[in-house]
Amino acid sequence: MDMNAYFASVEQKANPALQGQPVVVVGDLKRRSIVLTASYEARAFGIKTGDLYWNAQRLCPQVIPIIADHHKYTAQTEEIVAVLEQFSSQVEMTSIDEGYLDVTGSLRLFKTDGAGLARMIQKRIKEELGLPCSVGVAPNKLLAKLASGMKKPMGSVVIRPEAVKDTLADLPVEEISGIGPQLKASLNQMGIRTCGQLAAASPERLKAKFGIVGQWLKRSAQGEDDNPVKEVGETDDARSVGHSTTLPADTTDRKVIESFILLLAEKVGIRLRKGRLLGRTITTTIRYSDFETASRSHSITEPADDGLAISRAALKIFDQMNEGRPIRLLGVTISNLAPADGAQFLFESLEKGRKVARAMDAINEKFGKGKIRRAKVMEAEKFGVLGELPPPQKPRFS
DNA sequence: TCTGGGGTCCTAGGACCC
DNA sequence: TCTGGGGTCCTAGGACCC
Repeated sequence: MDMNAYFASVEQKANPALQGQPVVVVGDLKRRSIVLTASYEARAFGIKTGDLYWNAQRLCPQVIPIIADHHKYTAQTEEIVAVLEQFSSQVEMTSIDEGYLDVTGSLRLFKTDGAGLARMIQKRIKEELGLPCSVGVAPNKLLAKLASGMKKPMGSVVIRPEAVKDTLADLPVEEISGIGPQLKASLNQMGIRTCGQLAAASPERLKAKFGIVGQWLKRSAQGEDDNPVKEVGETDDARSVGHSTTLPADTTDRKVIESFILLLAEKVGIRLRKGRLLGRTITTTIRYSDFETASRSHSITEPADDGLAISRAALKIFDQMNEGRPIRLLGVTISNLAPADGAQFLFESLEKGRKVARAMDAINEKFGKGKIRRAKVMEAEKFGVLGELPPPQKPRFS
């Protein structure tokens, strides 16, 4: 099940004035903002996910930008999941807007076949929640995902076991989820463009070129996949928590960088504490102005959940990486996560930073998000304002 | 006026332990 | 005294997805 133009659809549902209009959902309205989701009306103008907002506006001057509200979309997804869970005990969401159901055991109960159940699910989500989705029905997850993408919006496509070979024969390899630009390029270089060709390729040749991935490639091209759909409640714990930001302008200014790293680290810390987690491995990511991206990580002995401790580690890594090249993006991620409850600390002094962080959380909880924050973080915010575009509708860069 | 921000998984070598 | 094999953790970085 794959929601259609999800963020835009949710916004159009919430505000009838947006229905039938070219709408784009964007993260914010800074000059380097991109389109997260375009409504189908906006897509008619050639606007697509990933386009710069200013470019979308050029394609369609009357386009309506909406700032993304992730809380709203997360809450909406919970309602969708509640509907899906009425159809199977195996429901596995793989992102905010798509998921798998194993309905093997549901068909008898609902007295229908896969195609019938797909239509039932689609109808319920449309009628009860007012949202369009596409559904793919197939013998496994790989093929179901393929099928769900074949007809949008409100499509429902069935791939029967006996039709798998013909369906895949002329399909470009990159249509398979997991084959991205790099694998596509390597395969094309070998003269392999379609799944049919990949399925027929010699295992030795694939192994020589791709190692262990070669086996997966061939099996996928044959439509084989035995990954089970997870049971309801069988959710994985988060592996990492991170934030990154593209700077308002490329910079080499250590002071600016320091304040942004602290800002990102504080955001990571807030989320860790909210999730009652501690992390031990800090990763700093740098994207240079030429888009080359590098990351370095370091594990600290004492697990951390406060922004100051995280930023200290992140900044140390940054200083080791820094060559003075202009920087476009900074990222701070923490991994090696463990539950905070019952955690033991070796040094009392480190407890102090955590107490300060908790006090800040309490103040922000009581008086509003961001009411208390570090002065250095405010420097980054001040810097950030400079990158803001004039309000939409008005001529750009006037 | 090129190209966001949230993630996951995998590989591979070296350190280290038993 | 020159020597095996298994396993885990750490780190770097690639590739991919929504």
